[in-house]
Amino acid sequence: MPRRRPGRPRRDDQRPTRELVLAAATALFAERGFDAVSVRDVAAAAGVDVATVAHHTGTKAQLYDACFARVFSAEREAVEAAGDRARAALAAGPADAVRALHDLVDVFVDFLEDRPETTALWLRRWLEPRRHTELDRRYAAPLYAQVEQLLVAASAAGALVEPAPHVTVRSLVWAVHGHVVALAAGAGSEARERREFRVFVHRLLDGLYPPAIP
Amino acid sequence: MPRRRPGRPRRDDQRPTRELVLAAATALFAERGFDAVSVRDVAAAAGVDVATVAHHTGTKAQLYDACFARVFSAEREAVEAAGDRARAALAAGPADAVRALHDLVDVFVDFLEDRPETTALWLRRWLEPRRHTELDRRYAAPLYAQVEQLLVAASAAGALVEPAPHVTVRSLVWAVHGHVVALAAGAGSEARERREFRVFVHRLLDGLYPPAIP
DNA sequence: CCATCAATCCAACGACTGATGGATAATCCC
DNA sequence: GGGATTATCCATCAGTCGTTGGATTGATGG
Repeated sequence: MPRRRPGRPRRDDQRPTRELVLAAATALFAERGFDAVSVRDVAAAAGVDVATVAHHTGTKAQLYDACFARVFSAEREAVEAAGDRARAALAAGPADAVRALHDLVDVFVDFLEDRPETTALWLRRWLEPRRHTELDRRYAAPLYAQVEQLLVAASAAGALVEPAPHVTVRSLVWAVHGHVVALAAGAGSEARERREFRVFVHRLLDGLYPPAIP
Repeated sequence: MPRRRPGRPRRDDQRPTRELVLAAATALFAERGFDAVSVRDVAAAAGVDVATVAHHTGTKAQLYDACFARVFSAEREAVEAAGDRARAALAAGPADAVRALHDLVDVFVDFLEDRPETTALWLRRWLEPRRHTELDRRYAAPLYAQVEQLLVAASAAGALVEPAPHVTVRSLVWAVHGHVVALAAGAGSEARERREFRVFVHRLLDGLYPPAIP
C-alpha cells in the first residue's frame, strides 16, 4: 500500500472524494448502525484520512444525515417516477388504475430488493426517537400519500372505508422491509422467496380492495 | 441523594438487584440500541455502581443477551399459551379454527402494543448480521410455525397453496412491528389506530384465506 | 513566478468507554 | 461469635472515540 503524502492528489482520475466517502459510510452505517461505526472506520473504508472525511462531510452526525438524504432521495425519485406513470393510467379507467397500483408496488419491491441498505437505514432511522418524526414528514408521508391515493382510486367505485388506506399502505411497506431482511438472512431459495412475496402482495391488494371490473 | 457506602445493603426490601438492572438495561437498549448505551448509563438508571452491574450480569454483551432472553421468552410464552387454546379449538372443526386463528393474532398484537420495547429489540436484533440466524432459530421459527400451522388448518379444506403461508406470517409479523412503531411515533388517535389495524389484520386473513364455512 | 486556495495527512487533545482489582460492609452458616 | 460468602462501591487502567490545529502538497489565476 503506497502511503500517500499530504498535499493534493486524487482529482479527476476517479469519483470525487465526497462520493467515495458517502458510499463507504452508507455501507457501513447500514450494516452496523451509527454508533458502531467510527469516523476512522469510514475513512479507512474510503482510503482517506479522518481529517479528510471531516473536511468533506463535516461532523459524524452530518455525515450520517448526508447518507440518509442520498439513499432516501433515490428511493423517492424511483417511486415518484412510477407514480407519474400510475396517475396517467388512472385517467384511463378503474381497470387500468388497478394495474397501475400493482405496478407501483412492484417498483417499490424491486427497488428495495436491489438496495437492501435502504431497508437497513429505514429501520435504523425508525428506531431513533427524535428523528423519525422529521423522517416521516420529509420522506415517508409523501410516498405513503401517493400509494394511498392510488389505492382509493383503484377501489371499486371509490367506496373504500375500511380497512383505512393508510394502515394498509404502512403494513405493506413494513411487509416489504421484512421480506428484504429475510432475503438478507438468506433462508431458502432467493428467487423463490421473491416470487412468493409478489404473489402475497398482489393477493393482498386484490383481497382487500377487489377490482371494480372482475 | 443519600450516598450509599460499600458493603451489602439492599436485600429483600425490594426486587432483587439483578432484576432492577435488567429492567433498566432493557428500557435503555430498546430506546437507544447497544452501542449508544454505556454500562454506566445502565448502572445510573438502576441506581447502582458499574461494578455491581458487572457482578450480576457479567460483560455488556452478556447483559444485552440477558435482556433479549427475558423479553423474548415472555413473548413466546404468551403466544404459546394462546397457541394451546387454538389447537384445542382446532379439533372442534374449521369454523372454530378460523376463530382461533384470529384470536391468536389478536394476542400477538395486544402483546406487542403493550410492550413496545419488544418490537424495538426485535428490530435491532434483525439488523445485526451475525445474530439474527440464531435468533430466528430459537424464537422466531417456532412462533412462525405455530401461526403457520393454524393458518393451513383454518384454510378451506386445507387447499392452501399460495401465497406461501410462511410469507403471509412473516409479513403479518412485520406489519405488527410497523404498527407499533407508528403508535410510538404518536401520529393521530392511538385508540383509533389500534382499532383500524385490527380491522386490517382480520380482513387480510379473511381475504387471503377465506373461511371454509361462510 | 508568485499568491491564493483547496485537498490531504499527521498528531494530538480531552472525553468517554468496558472492564477489573481491591476495600468495605452486611449476611449466612456453623 | 467468627470465618466464609455475597453484595456493593471506589479508583483506575488501557483503549477508542470525535474533533481540530497545523503542516504539506498540488492546482489555479494573474
